[in-house]
Amino acid sequence: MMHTEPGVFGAISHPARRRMLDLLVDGDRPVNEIAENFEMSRPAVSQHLRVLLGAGLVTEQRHGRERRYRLVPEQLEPVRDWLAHYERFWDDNFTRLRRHLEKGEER
Amino acid sequence: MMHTEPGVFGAISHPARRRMLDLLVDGDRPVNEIAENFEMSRPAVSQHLRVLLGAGLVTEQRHGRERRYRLVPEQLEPVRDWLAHYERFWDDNFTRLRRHLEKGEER
DNA sequence: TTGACAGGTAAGCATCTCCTTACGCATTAT
DNA sequence: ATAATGCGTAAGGAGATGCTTACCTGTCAA
Repeated sequence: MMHTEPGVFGAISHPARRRMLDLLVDGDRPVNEIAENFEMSRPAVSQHLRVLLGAGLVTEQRHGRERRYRLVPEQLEPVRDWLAHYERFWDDNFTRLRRHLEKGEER
Repeated sequence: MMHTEPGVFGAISHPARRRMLDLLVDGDRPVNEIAENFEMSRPAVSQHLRVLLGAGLVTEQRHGRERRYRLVPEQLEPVRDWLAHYERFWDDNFTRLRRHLEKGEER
């Protein structure tokens, strides 16, 4: 009877759901277009989308008989915040930035 | 029979496991010291630690009859890399700076 | 109106997850 | 040697997950 909202970490724990979010980075998409990218049945895709909806990671807009799903990237912030706790183990952002830009200049 | 390696995303999907990693940020710890911080039984803690081990997020060192667990923060990189995909949506200072500098480089 | 299309919901199932208690095996202390 | 400590493994159960097929509703097209 836990009925706990799985939350963002649970939502992104499934590779299919991460790929769905990745697809939506490039723009809103109707379910069928999302489903084309997966082997599983369309209802299974719908169910994954419901999990993403529940975590607030996507919203849906109805357009006629389509439902377009839209990414809500701000909802990934808990992940980002948690990860930030570990950033000091990498190098910090500005070190990475400098390296990135230097690599760019080498070309 | 799937026996699929759950991977890092699965490992961090449980709040208790995230808290265990958080504890290990401050240094290696034996199991009992970790377990003090949780309501669940010690075997349950052991099982969570095994998941973290399986994901490569911790290692264990035997010291006498203790086993100290050590964080392996580099293993969080898949999460970081995946998240980086979404960085352009946050538009914090760092992102704006990077974009500014990259634009400057185009010349 | 009839049908095709988009897509959600229901039910059922196999499997995984997470917890518990019971127990085993080293290692250290007495 | 015996007991206590540290911690893992085994077994089992409740519930969650992830999939499937079957079905339903709402919209557009002929």
